[in-house]
Amino acid sequence: MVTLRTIAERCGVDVSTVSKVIHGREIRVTEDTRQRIMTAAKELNYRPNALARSLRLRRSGAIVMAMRDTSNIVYPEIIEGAHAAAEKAGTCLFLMKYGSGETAGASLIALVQEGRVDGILWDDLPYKSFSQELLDAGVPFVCLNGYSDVEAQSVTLDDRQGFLKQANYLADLGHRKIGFIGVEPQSNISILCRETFLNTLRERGIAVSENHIWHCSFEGRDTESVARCLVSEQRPTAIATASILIAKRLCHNLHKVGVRVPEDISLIGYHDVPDAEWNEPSLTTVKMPSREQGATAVESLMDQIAGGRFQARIVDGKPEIIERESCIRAV
Amino acid sequence: MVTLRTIAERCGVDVSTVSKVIHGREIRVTEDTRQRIMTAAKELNYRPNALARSLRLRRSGAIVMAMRDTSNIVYPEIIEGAHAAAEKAGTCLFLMKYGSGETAGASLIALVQEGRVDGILWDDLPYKSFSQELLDAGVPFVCLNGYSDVEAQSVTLDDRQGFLKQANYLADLGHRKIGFIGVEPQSNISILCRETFLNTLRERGIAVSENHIWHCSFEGRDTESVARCLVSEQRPTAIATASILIAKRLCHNLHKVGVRVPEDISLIGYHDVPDAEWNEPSLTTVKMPSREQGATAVESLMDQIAGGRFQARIVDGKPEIIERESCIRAV
DNA sequence: TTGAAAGCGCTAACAC
DNA sequence: GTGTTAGCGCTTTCAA
Repeated sequence: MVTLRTIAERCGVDVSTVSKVIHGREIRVTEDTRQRIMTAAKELNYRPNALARSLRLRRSGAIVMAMRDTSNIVYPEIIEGAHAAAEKAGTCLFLMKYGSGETAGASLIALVQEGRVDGILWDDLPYKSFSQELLDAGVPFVCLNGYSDVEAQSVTLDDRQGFLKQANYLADLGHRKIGFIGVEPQSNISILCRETFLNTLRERGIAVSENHIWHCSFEGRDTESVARCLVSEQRPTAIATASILIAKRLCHNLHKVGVRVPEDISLIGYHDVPDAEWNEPSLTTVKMPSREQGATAVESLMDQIAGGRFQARIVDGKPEIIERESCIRAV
Repeated sequence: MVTLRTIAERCGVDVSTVSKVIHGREIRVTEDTRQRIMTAAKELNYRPNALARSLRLRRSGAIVMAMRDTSNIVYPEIIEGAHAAAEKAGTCLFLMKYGSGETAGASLIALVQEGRVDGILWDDLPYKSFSQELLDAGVPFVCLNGYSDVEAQSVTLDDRQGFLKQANYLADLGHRKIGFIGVEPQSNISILCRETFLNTLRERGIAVSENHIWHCSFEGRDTESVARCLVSEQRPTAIATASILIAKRLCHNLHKVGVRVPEDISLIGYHDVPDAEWNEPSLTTVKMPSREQGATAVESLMDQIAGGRFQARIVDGKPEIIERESCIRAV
């Protein structure tokens, strides 16, 4: 293993000098020694030991993004943005899967307390009030879902804007009988989204019947029963969903019960996936700036690690309607 | 921050004693001091500093699974298996996204050289001969794709068995005109899979026409042209694909050109995704033991880190045909 | 049974 | 400009 010492001996200087040359900010050395040290380092293929460095610096130079469900369709984009931002910040971005239950939260916190990483990025709650626990432990973190039950340290998408656009889009297409499928009815985010959607329509003079509001899992389970409700001729002419996966599975289940999309009913999703384009019919949806979210979250976390005060942020970048085949003008 | 020292002072003993009690294997301390130390540790909520520990032990207690494409559909299962195995082994499993190009490989290697992790799990090659470079650098690693161009240190699925089953399944259903869609035609894995498939059929007296062999990306791009070829009445009665995504998109594209699945043509995929069940029609496929692969890979990597010699392994666990709607008996 | 001492590889005052 | 020194928190002989 080649250490600072190896280089120092080879160049006949002290380790501290080598350290200064290699990592120091102020370079108070003769150009000559500098050169010799740098060449030696290169020749020996020197790799600073991150452990020793971190131990001394009391900073690991790494952060972690923790995920409960690694197959979550919005993660790849968030990760892409986060990865780019981490690279720019010169920090190492680890990803991690965590289980459920209290131990999951504890082991995440331990990661920081043990010094392995400097901060945590996370989305889904391992359990209620995890935010509070992180706060108490003094662990730098950013939540990617700002609607938890605790005072949020979050970098979130502008979902308000997203559902506003979604509602207006349907209204603009002339729909007047509109349905909505949200996710977990109790969660704050779900409530916000649903209310935004409904209020936007209300302001345009469109009332949504209580019978036309449903809730499914983000992944679109439980859409069969909704599909069954929609067989009736009393059905809405369009349905907005809080996730593209709901739209996708509902589409499938509607097909099964003989309701055609978009001829009989229009469908619009939320978030975008490559898949949506190949669906039959392809799915109209609201694309959210997830990549920016990932990048902003990392920047925010780095700020916090550097000692800055955290400020909840809504990601710049506008939601965008991706028009495909599943949504047509009301007849 | 609470360290060994904090506990030592509180208990009026030396740090080395505390260290021994908390981590040491041989417990050569009076039950009394042991108790006192453990209680103090618990009360103070002591967390050993992994950095210091690793520095001293020359082992980080962490491994990394590196992925090029975080949206790869087979990863979640592999990760699940790997995660469970890592937990069991008491090591920390990090995931990581890497870019393309030479720097990607170098930064992975650096991760180990810097001491952040003890070994690497990876699948897709950052670039050719990366395996060789890892070998040269003395970095413990396991490749999840044993068909790279270099002497493989791999834990692979039994793809031979998988494609054999796939071929036999179609033959058993009475199909005699069969097509095949592989992935990158040049890669060793692709060649092996294709050859296994074709040989299996040949042994049963079924020849596959050269015109009925195609290649697409794993994600199923470029299936339009295949679909166009299949409009002709000369088409095979069944097609096997080397990925479920190919099957899925081909299915979609066939629909577009008016070829019905499975009435006009049967389709079978490779690997399984939740999605496959909701496809229209749902997709028959070969499910591979990816979870076991992840677990085995981690175990193998841990062996290697502990100094064991590496031995290429094929994952136990049998491929399984998941029968759904896209494949029917030949008429 | 317990403690003293050395050192893992690195950094940062401070002295020369 | 460069070296000396003193740790970061931990483990592990070795001595008491």
